[in-house]
Amino acid sequence: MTTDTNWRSPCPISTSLEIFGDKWTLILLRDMFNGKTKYGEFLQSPERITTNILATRLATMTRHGIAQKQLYQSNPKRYEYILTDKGKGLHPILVSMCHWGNEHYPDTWIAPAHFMEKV
Amino acid sequence: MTTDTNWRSPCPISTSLEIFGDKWTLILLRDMFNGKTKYGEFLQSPERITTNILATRLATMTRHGIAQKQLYQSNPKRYEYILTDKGKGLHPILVSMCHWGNEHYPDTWIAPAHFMEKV
DNA sequence: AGAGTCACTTGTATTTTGCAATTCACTATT
DNA sequence: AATAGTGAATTGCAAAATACAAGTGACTCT
Repeated sequence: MTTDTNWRSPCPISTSLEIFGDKWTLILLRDMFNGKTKYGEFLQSPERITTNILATRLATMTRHGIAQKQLYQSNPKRYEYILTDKGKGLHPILVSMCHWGNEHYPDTWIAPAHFMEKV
Repeated sequence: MTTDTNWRSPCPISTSLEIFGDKWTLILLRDMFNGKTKYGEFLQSPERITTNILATRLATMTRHGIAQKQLYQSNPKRYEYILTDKGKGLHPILVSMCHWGNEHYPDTWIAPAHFMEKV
């Protein structure tokens, strides 16, 4: 993980946005909270991330220390991406987003309880 | 407010991201929570949003119903942008982001109590 | 050897964001 | 009346991010 220090400002909201303020990072976080860990699994999600974006997002998330690349099979070598504690710390943000989304966009899915209540 | 219905997916997180998942909307939200309402005031923030982006973001936020354009002076006509209830509902997300940012990026500002505790 | 699988990488088009300069509607001053 | 000033944008173009389609590399299995 490289520690950027050229933030737009020292505001924690602004700094946070520089880490995960794009269209995909929080979607991948959601998938990881739901147990997905592998490249191929992330590709299956309904938002249909493309392969190049997925690769760069996973690399950036790893660099920022919110996910970690880990060997889970050695023949052939295969890696999975798992949440770090720093990444898990983003859970309350996802939960708040679910609440807000469900409240203002009634056709959105209700997330399963195990997701909303995860520590 | 036009109601888009072509979301990437019915996931509330994904839908939320399509409303405020960019580099500026939540920054403007923060400023509004801190009492800023006018074009010129938003331009003063340390992240230095540019005039064209500011204009389009304010228009989009208005279209999505998270802010409202309101006449506050008639000669000459001047408008201010104020949060709607829907916009105010995003406050918990900003608070969570502050907590996470402060925890993982120690040089970030601690937000004033009136911000963190706002209903 | 050949086909298959998983995890990418590459090339190019499209979209979004950023930067600088300019415009518009109006007021205040000369 | 002409000029300058102010707040709120709009316009034109460059740069960066994202999207789409195809291809590659490392390995396994038949």
